[in-house]
Amino acid sequence: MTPNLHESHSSLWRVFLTAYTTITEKIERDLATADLPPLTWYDVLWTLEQAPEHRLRLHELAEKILLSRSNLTRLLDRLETAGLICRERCPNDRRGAYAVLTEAGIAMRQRMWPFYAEGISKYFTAHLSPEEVTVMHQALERVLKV
Amino acid sequence: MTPNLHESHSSLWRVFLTAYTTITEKIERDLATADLPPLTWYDVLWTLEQAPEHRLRLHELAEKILLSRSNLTRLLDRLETAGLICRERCPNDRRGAYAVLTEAGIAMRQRMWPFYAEGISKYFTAHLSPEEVTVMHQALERVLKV
DNA sequence: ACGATATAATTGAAAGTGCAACTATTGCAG
DNA sequence: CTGCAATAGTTGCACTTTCAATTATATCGT
Repeated sequence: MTPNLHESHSSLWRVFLTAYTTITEKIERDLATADLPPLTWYDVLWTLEQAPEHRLRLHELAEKILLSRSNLTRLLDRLETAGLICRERCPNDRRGAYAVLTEAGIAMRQRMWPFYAEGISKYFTAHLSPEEVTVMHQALERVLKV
Repeated sequence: MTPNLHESHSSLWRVFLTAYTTITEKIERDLATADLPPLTWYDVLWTLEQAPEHRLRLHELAEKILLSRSNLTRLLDRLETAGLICRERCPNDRRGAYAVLTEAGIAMRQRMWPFYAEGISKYFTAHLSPEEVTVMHQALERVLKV
């Protein structure tokens, strides 16, 4: 019945899941307390800020932030009504659109970052040794390469 | 503007997030393809199976699987209509109720496990060395101790 | 150039989630 | 014991997410 998954592996998976849940929950709580938007919004803002000219085609954005298309559509609706991004029609491909970061979007990301960074540190990385940080980073990158 | 969060830390956080999302997404997809319930259901079934007599008070269960009360209420509704658990009134405390695993619940967990285990291995632990498993486990446990 | 197929993004309906309010019961202070 | 706060669980409501279907446009094979 039990496939050959070593106990140490399922046990690692369990703490991995729990760590993710508790850490993000705490960070979300901190953001909400400061009357700031949730992590998903940060993700969009940050991703756009990285992109050349602060703009990305919607499907590129969807892929980068690991979100389904329809999900992204409505997430961007919310961000757009909040004035943090705007949509621009794509000149070459008339099916498509760009999501473009606004000034307010940049400002919001900057406003969120201190809280986010504080959370990452307080709830996660502050408890790790430099070696652990290196090992985990390497390991998880390798996992993602597949 | 940027608090003193080292680049290596935010970068670790980023891969951590991405790893979580992609891995769970893939596992969910595999389960859905096999016409099996989602991971949250597995979590409840597994947690109950660990518990003495396969039963837990709802608030204990909620705490163990890191879910809000209201969320749990409705998750259990679904599991109950599927016949995988049932509720029993608590004799001592008339406010309370137990969630109790049924035979069908046990069977379902066993049916899900091979797919789940396969996913954990294929998408996660198979790419890790034994040392990495140990280091990550230790590190994440420490993170959760707080 | 034509039609079949693929891709981009949106939409409607359904399911899931979170917050705050609510009911019922228990336990504790005085 | 009485009343007030705390706890257990559910419910209503608003919001978010997902799935499948839809619209519009582009691309490929012949």
